Amino acid sequence: MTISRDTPKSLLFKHFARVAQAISHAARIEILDLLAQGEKSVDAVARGSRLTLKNASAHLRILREAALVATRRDGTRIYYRLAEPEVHAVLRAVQGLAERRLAEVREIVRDYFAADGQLEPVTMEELQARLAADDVTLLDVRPPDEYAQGHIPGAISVPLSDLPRHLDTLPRDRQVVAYCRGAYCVLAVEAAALLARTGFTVRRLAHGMPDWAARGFPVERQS
Amino acid sequence: MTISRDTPKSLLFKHFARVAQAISHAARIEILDLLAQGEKSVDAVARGSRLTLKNASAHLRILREAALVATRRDGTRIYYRLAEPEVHAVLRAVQGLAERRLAEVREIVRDYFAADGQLEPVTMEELQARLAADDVTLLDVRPPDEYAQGHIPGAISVPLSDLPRHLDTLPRDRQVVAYCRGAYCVLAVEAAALLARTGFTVRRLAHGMPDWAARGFPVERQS
DNA sequence: CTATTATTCTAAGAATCGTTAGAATATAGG
DNA sequence: CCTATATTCTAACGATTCTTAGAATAATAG
Repeated sequence: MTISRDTPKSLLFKHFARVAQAISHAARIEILDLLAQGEKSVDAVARGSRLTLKNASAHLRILREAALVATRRDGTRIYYRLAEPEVHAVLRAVQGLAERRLAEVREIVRDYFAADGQLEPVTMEELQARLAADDVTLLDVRPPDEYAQGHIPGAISVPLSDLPRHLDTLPRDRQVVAYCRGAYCVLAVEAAALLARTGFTVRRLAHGMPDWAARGFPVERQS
Repeated sequence: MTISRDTPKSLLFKHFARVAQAISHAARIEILDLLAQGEKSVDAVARGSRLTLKNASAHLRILREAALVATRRDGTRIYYRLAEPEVHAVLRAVQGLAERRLAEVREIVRDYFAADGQLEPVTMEELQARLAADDVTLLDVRPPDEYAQGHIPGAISVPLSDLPRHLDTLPRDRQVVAYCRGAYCVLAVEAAALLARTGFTVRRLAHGMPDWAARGFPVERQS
């Protein structure tokens, strides 16, 4: 992507546009959302975003050329990660803008993330207070590798796919809180629905792990 | 721009992408930068951004469809404005990301906004302290209509084009500070260069008017 | 009602982007 | 060196976006 000769100002704006353009495709937003959970190989990105491997590679290239992601090689695998936490902050800002400004977005969020049969989502502040009081069972329902790369201290890893066979081991006398990747991730929604159906008192965290970290709350990593 | 049938999640991400796409063109970033100064007619946007009228209208339509700008009609003119202040915040976040991540951007900024013959830019905090101490002459070198729509209290309006004939009226025993639209606006840079050449001690504000307002500092409007 | 001004709408060619197939590269393990 | 695996590169086609010309609309002044 060569930038043509121009006034310094418009040259500058073309570079700004290049960054915005990198996040201007649904597939790349989903990839950035995934990478906000931790580094992933190209293959893992492709599986996580339901893109073909070649297509995921092509999108990752665009993100890398805009310097929004960085890579490291380990053997035959190449791991991509966000170039800096601010990348996720920009993403959340765009998502917030879309949710405030676009009625269609609010509608989808209402229908899929605020189904009225469910309890209100828990705020991060409330969760922290209840964790300190040892008042809730906190479930991280993301895939295990994402849990390993950083999770809320005190959370237990129960990937959504494993949840059915963990139902018997969870205490039923405490409220359960489930969280996943972020406000627009369906894992915690589905986990909460399953738990509610089987008699648990369950709520989900309003946001996800990267938001928790971005707010400065403590994060635990598996060695 | 019809959005096709899809999973709720990818539908959501397509809407997010729509917002990012609206800011993914240099011309539209420049337009948003202009509108951050206050509302402008289509004609004024076209002149301010050196786009043809039809092209400016087409870009404004895209911004309106992404709900980033809003309009009001006054007679035969239609005035566009940012839909909410957060639009400018997202823009600055993208610009900040570009400046931190892209060496080309840092290079342009170094060459055109940090020419080493000039004094260090003034921070907003420093400016406020010196305004309180009545220690500087503050020049708003933007066009008069932008000054009228909101300026730093105590600033006098001296559009860059008028600066040569105001040189005699400015006190030479105090430091002058010039500001304009933002960190990437050249008006204050050029004003500072002219003032320095004619013997003034001059610095420019590191950021512009919308940044000042976004930080919560007071803004004065002409009735 | 007509003329004028400001803006939008429609349409079309040029430019750019997205997707994917096939070839190429890079590393690790025998 | 050979093979397998992970990923990238190249090239092509279709889809989308950009720009602009010409026609249409909307409000105002006479």
